Parts: sequence; C-alpha cells; structure tokens
Amino acid sequence: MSCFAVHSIRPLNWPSVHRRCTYVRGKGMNDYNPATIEEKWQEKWTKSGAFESDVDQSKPKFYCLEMFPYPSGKMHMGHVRNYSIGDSMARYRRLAGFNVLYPMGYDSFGMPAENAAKKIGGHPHNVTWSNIESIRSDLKRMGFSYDWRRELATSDSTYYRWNQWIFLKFHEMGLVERRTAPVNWCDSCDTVLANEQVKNNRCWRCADEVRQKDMAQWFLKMTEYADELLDELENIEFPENVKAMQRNWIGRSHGADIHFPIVGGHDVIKAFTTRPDTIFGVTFVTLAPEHPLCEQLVSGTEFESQYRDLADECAKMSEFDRINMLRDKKGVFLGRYATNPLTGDEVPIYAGNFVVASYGTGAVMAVPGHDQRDHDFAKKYDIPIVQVLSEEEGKDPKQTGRAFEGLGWMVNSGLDGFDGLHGNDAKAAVIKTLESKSMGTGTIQYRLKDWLLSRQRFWGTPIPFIHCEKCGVIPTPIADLPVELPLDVVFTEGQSGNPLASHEGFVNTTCPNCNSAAKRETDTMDTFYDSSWYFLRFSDAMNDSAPFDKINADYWMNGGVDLYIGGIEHAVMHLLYARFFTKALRDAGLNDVSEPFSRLVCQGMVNAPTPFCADCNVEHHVELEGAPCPSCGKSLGTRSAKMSKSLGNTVSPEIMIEKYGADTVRLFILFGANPEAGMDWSDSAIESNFRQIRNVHSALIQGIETQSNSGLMDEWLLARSRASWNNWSQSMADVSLRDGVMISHFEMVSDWQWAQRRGGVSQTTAREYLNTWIPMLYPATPHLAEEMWSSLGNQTMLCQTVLEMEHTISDNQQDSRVLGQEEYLRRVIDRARSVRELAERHTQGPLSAVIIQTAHDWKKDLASQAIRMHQDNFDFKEGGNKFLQTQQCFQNEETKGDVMQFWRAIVVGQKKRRGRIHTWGEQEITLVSNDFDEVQFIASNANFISEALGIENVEVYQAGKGEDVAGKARSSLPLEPGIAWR
RNA sequence: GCAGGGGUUCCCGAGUGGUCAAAGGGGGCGGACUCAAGAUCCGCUGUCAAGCGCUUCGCAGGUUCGAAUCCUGCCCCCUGCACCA
Repeated sequence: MSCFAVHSIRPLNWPSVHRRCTYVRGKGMNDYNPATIEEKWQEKWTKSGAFESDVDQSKPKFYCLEMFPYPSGKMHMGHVRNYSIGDSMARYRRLAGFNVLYPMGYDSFGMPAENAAKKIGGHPHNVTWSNIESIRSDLKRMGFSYDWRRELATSDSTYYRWNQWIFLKFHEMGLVERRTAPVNWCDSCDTVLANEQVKNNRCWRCADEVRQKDMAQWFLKMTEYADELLDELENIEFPENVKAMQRNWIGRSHGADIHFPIVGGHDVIKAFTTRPDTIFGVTFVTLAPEHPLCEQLVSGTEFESQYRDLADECAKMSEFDRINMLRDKKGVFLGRYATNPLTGDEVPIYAGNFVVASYGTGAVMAVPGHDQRDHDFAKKYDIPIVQVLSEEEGKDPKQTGRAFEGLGWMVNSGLDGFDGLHGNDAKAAVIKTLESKSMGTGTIQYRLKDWLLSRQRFWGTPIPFIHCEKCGVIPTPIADLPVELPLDVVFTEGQSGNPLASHEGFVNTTCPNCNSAAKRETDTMDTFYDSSWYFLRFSDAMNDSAPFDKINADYWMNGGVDLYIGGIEHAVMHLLYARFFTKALRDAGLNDVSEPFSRLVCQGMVNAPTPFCADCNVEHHVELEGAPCPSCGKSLGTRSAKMSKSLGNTVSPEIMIEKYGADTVRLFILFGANPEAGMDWSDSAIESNFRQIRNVHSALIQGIETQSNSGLMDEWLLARSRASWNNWSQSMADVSLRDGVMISHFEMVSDWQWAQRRGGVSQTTAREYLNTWIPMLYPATPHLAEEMWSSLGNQTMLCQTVLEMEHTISDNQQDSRVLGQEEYLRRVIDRARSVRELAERHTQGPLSAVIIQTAHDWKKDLASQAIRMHQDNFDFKEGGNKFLQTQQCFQNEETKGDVMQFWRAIVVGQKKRRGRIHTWGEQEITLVSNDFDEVQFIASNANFISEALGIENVEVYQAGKGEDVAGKARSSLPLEPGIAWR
C-alpha cells in the first residue's frame, strides 16, 4: 500500500515531540483543552478510515485539491492558510454527502535540495526525505483530513517512472522534440530555463541575469494546443486575473505574413503584421538586428560597419539598457530595398533595435501613418509618412502629426476594390489578394513557445533516452523503466556541472537497438513536469502498472478537480502546463477530461507588520523596528508585508498551534479574510479568536447542561438556527468561508447568549440547537466539533455523518413572526437608548421611566391594507388618494393631515427613504399584516426592557390612550413606536 | 503602453439603486463584576441645534423622485505582460 516502496524511512503517525500546551487556563471543570482533544480526535479519525475514499458511482464526487508543497522544511503560514481552506471545504462536502477525494503529496524534486545537499555534503534524497517527514507531521498536527493512502512524492521512483512513461508516450505522439535552439541559460543555476521561467530577463529562482545560448534541448510541443488552451479558458472558473495572464501569455494574434521581395535579389522578407489593412501605407521595412538577412544584405558593403555597431550593441544589451532604449529607437539603413507586393513600391530596408527576433518573423512592415512607433522612426530618419486609413467614412484622413492607430476606412490604396473598406473587411480583402498572388498568407501568431523541459541538473526525473553513435537518440524501452537516479553520489560545495553526467554507472549503457555501447541522456526534467499530472495520479495513486487507471481518473476528474486552491504565483507556469498535459493525455487516450481544474481559488497572502520607510518606499527587516531608516535616517513606520524570511516577519505555525491549538489557528486563518483576500497577521486577532473559541466552547457546555423543561425562547432560537443553517450552508458551498465561519462561530454564539438573556430555552430545544450548531463548527474547527458532538451523546463521529444541507422551514410564517418580534424588541431598545441622552438633557434629576406609545389603530389598519394592495400591484400614484378618501379615519378633519402624512410614509416615502411597504422585510410584513399586538408584547417583556435600559419603569400604551409624552404620539408608526423618557 | 483588480468610517473588511450613518471584527472609550489585574458581560465609538436634521464610501461631473452602489472623465494603489508589429 505504501507509496514509498523504495525508501522506507516513513515515520510514525505522530510528531515525535509531544508538546505541552501552554494556553491560559480558564476556570471550572469544562475547560477547553485543545491539546488533549485534538490529539484524541486525530487518532480516532485515522482509525475510522473516514477520509479514505474510493470510486463509488452511486455518489456525487467532490475532488478537493491544494497545490502540493515543495518540502523545504517546516510548514509556513501560507501552507496553513492554503490547507485550512481546503480542509474546511473537504469536510463540508463530506458532511453534505459527497464522496470526497482529498489527497496530499510533495513536489519534491528541485534545486534547493540539491544545493542543501552540497552544503552539508550529503545527497538530495536524504535532505528531501527529512523535510517531507517534518512537513508531514506539521500537516497531521493541523488535523487535515487527507486520504493518506494516496500520499506521493514526485522524487520517488514509484512516481517518476510514470513521468518517464508519459514522456515516451508523448514521444510516440510526436509531442517531444529534441532540437538545437537559442535557449535561456542561467549561470548561477547551471541550467537552461523555460520561457515561462524568465522574468525581465532574469531567472525566476535566483534572479540572476539570463543569457542566450545555442544548445540541443528537449521540448514539448505545447504550441500545438495553443488554440485549445486559449479558447477553453472561457469555460472554466478561474479568477479573472489568472485568465488574463494566461491569455496574455498565449498571446494569439490574427494577421498575415506578407512577402516583400528584395530588389535585385532572390530573397524575400516575410513580415508578420496584425494590420494587413495598412499595407498601402508601408514606407519601409525593419528587421531585427539578429535576422539572418541583415548579415547577407550588408556584408561587404559600405553599410556593414554601422550595422555591426547596432547589432553588437543589441547583443550585449542588459536589462537596464533595454529599459533605457525605450526612449531611444535606433535603426540603420541596410542599403537595399524591398518591393511592396501590392503596390510594387520599393521601400528601404532597415535594421531596428526595437524589433524582437523571436516574435512573429523578426521582420516588421513599417506603416508610419498608422503606428506611432513607426511614425517616430520615420520622422527621425526622414522617411515618408503616408496615410491610408480615414477615421471617418468617406473623408480624407485628418492631419494630426500623430499616427492614427485605430481601425478605419481605407483610402489612397491606388488599387481598385480597396478604398472604402473598413476594419476586418479591409484586412480580409488584403489577405485574399495577397494569397491569390502568393505574396502572403493569413496567419495566426502566438506568443506561446514550446516548453523547453530539459535541465542540466541532478535532482529531477531522468529523461529516458539513450544516445547511440550508430542509431542516434533513441527511447529507453518501456520495460527498462524507471531510469533511476543513482544514490551513490556525493555532493560537495563548490561542485559545478551535473553529477549525473560524470556518474559512470548511470551514463554507460547499451543501445537497445544494436546492443553496442551507448550513453544515457543526463538531462533531467523541469520539475514543473512532475506537477503537471499529479492530480491525475492522485485519482489512482497506488497503481503500479500504469500512471493511473482510466476509470478512476474519469470518475474523480469528471468536470475537473472541483476545487483547486493555491497561490497566484502559478497563474502561468504550473496552471498552463497542467492544462496542456491533461489535454495531451486525453489525446493519448488515458482520460476523457480536458480541463484539469473546474474551479480555481487563489488564496491571498498572509502579511505581517514590517518596518517601512515611506520616503524610500522600502520595507526593512523586523530587526530595524524602532530604528531610523538605514538609507535616509528618518524614523521607520510600519506596513503590512508578505511574510518572508528576508524580512523576518514570519510567524511560526508550530508555536501558534502549541499556544492556542490547531482549531484556533484554523479559525483565525478562515475568519481573518475570505480565501482570495490578503490577510494580516495580528497577535491580538489570534488572541481574540482563541477567546471566541472559548466562548463557543462554554456556550456549548451550557447547552449540554441545560435541563429546564420549558423555555421562553425555544421558538425563537430554533427559528434562528434554521435560517442560520441555510445561510451558512450557502456560504460554504460558495467557498465564502469567512461568511460561513462568521455565522457558525460568531452569530450562533450571540444567538445562544441572547436566548439565555431573554429567558433561556428548554433542554429539548438546547439539544436541537446544538445538533444544528455543532456540525456547523465542524469544517473550520473539527476537533472542537467532534468533542462536543460526542459529549452530546452522538455515537457516530461527525466525520462519518451526512446531513441535509437545507433545513426545510415547515412554517415560514411562524418563523417570520417569531424572528420579527424579537427583532422588534431589539429595535425598540436601541431606539430608546439613542434618545436617552437627549432626554437626560431635558429632564432634571435621574430618569425613572421610559414611555412607549404604539401606533394608533387606524395606522395599523391602513398599513396592513397598503401591504395587501401592494402585493396586488396596486398603483398608488394613480389611485392612492381616491382610496384614502374612502377610509373612515380620513373623514375626521382634525386628523386628516396626519393621515395624509402617514399614508405618504407608508406607500411613497419621503426624502431619501422609500415607503415602508417597500422596505419592510418578510418579518415586518408578517407582523403588520397579522395585527401584531405591540402593547401586549412590550408589556410582557417589560422586565427585560427595564433591565436592558437600566430603568425602573416601562410604560406602554397605544397613542391616544395615555399622556402624549414629548409629543411622540403623532410620529408613531406600526413597528416604530414613539419613545420618550421621564 | 496593454491587460486584470482595487480605493468604504481610527484600522481590517462586508456592502452592485431605496430596509445605509453603512454588517462583522480589531482598536479606543465608558459601565458591571473584582481588593486589584486578567478574563467575562453590557453599552458607546461621523457631526450637531438630537431631527423621518446635516455631512461622509478616491476626485469631479452626470442619470434618477432617490446613488457607496449605475454612467462619463480624472487621480492614486496593487498584480501581470511589455519595443509583440
């Protein structure tokens, strides 16, 4: 069963160090003690096998996946956040009856292990495995609900043999290519890099400058999937910015390759353009200095030396110079002319430093009338500027001194059939004519390049090929896989080159074709290859006869991984490669699915306060806190910055778990911000989450211990819990975890406490409430939830429980009424408080009573009629007044004005406030239409009100039936009584 | 320059046309409990003349009976790509 057949240094289930908990101790015998309960439930979960899932066609599946970690040592807060999100979702979905696949593994090949090995004189294998053990025990301590049977490590030959197997498959399909090409070389990493791994001409890993080098390298032809990779972005749920980055990276542009024959020669310049409609405005052609034609055209001519100057300058250009160069566009005339294929005009050929050799054809047709860059260039070198597009139909182009770059109507073409065409029609017409003359073709250009995946490094999957002098480069036979990395290699500091290349035992082999002596390929694969299909391997991780079985893959991957969580830093590289792999493997017949991830959530960063100099705009190491800025001397402020070793502002998850327990850390992480937002670490915030957990805990204990036979708040609390459950479930399903946690860990406590203050609940109700509440606590704080669930007397663990995710509310009206009444009470108290200060100012001596005057009967009557009429779509503007005149209350001349005013407030509204019939919610409408007796309700709750307001007497009567204190009778409305103090 | 995302009250952060002076949390202030501290609980936390008052959701306009929310322009911040033809 173990995935680690080869290296059996797998540790016990538990971290070797069992730490003592150091939390603050509370009082009483029902202390919240996370250390004890967390360990206890983790063991029970493991024993129960509840997180081990297998294909079950009868259940809906949910594949929840986190970007697996590179095992660099300890787990950090970013990991904690990533996996806390995933674990909550996995647990929530299990609770909802899904068959959940939730696996974990390690992306364990890569340079850091190799470098670490050099430092200590060991082998990367050992470094990697001890790191894996460390991170695994951290993961277990957090209580994440992985199916550990499926654990995998990419550096294990039981995994990477399938890398090799797939590579050979791709080779069969013609997707693998070995070719010599200019590649990105990083001196400090001693290897080539993929295009995706070069940022601003620097290595993504070490930030050293990258240089171009011609080398024979292995490529995967990702460009064959460019269109599908781009088009299918529309059908998957990725964040907008990730989609934008991928679109940008693939960079598809439609246009044409146009042939410009060189005057007095046989060569043709092929120029790619997205604007064939401007062809009649071409006044010169520009080549990249690296373009092979440049050399040919100038060699031996008077133009050679100035060309060489330009080419040399470009060749040794550093990143810094390139930025400067933006302001300095340079070009040199190459002494020759090319023919415009449609007009026959001869235009000069230039080499320009701004033309990129690797994009398009490395040649540009220049249209200074309609491209600002060409325009600037033409002015500088005194080349004619011709306008061939008009901004307005049927008019001559405007003379603006700038290039008009938009789409327009063709003019000045000089040929029949073009003038007057616009935009895409114009482009199509030009392409058609070019094609008919064989002078060009409509083409699509991509920015995306094939994936260069060979690396001159040791700690990666060996590329399974053999170099034979007679037979050439031939694949290793499938039966000989895996080609394993040797373990008898010593790494030392200062060592350079690839140790594989000098390992005799590895390199020397025989040719499978002709049996003569041959050498193994010593390049290894980019580690992004490993992570491009691990999600498929997880679907069938223990398979030792194939990468994965189709039935397993198709079941779990159907529609893609349902929720994939990870950092935005993989927006282009990993996510693009993985999408490509899934499609390529589909075409190899291994699976049916085309897109690996149906929903991607990029979790935000975990930030922490860091010293910051506002003047220099620089963040400093936390050591400098309180010190002056090292560069400008001013005193440093503070700013939130991503947790990093270099700033020293990291917080150790281990220490936090030790101090507060895993549940508190999880709650803090989930409550701190919704998954996609950035969040700030704060010591006081985690403290307060710990307090909150203890509040939850003591409310639960109180609930369990409740023994009363009757409760005043039974109806209300249960109505609340039904509504909360549904809201919670909806938030969880939407991955709005912060909202979900707010309901489960905050609002549910407040409701419980409110019910206690308002008179308490019966034992039956308390238990029913807890039965609803505790499962809500489970996804975010599973240990606490299990503990309380069992205290409640449940025999089945929550991890094995399935619940209905929508609570049916049988009597909606009744719930509305009960909830509405309570809400009404809260509002009355709030309003009373807000007028209290005023009253104090107007009254001598201490206040002794609050006087509440509810609305007159005629107001209630009108209001409930208005609601009914509104529900029947009555046109109040049209018939409102007429209706009013039929009403008895309107007949009394004294109150007529009040009635008018009230009517307005109810149906139309005044100022910025809409009429109450529009703003009342379901609860209010229920109360008003069912003639809720406010006087009776307040009277029966007078004790509570007097306690809440700290006042002796509460007097309540309907307006008109008692003294009109402070003239509040007039302004009373249904549900908004007039409130005064005395 | 292009693309994507933002700017909400002391702070974080919810909020896509009226129920919004704006959830929730943090912080601050006050009160209860306590010898005291901590913990816990209750309240306050734009403004004033206390009202269906006034002002506030980056700035300036606009649409609307009504705008934090919709439209236009501008400013600023973050992220990615970038001499891409």
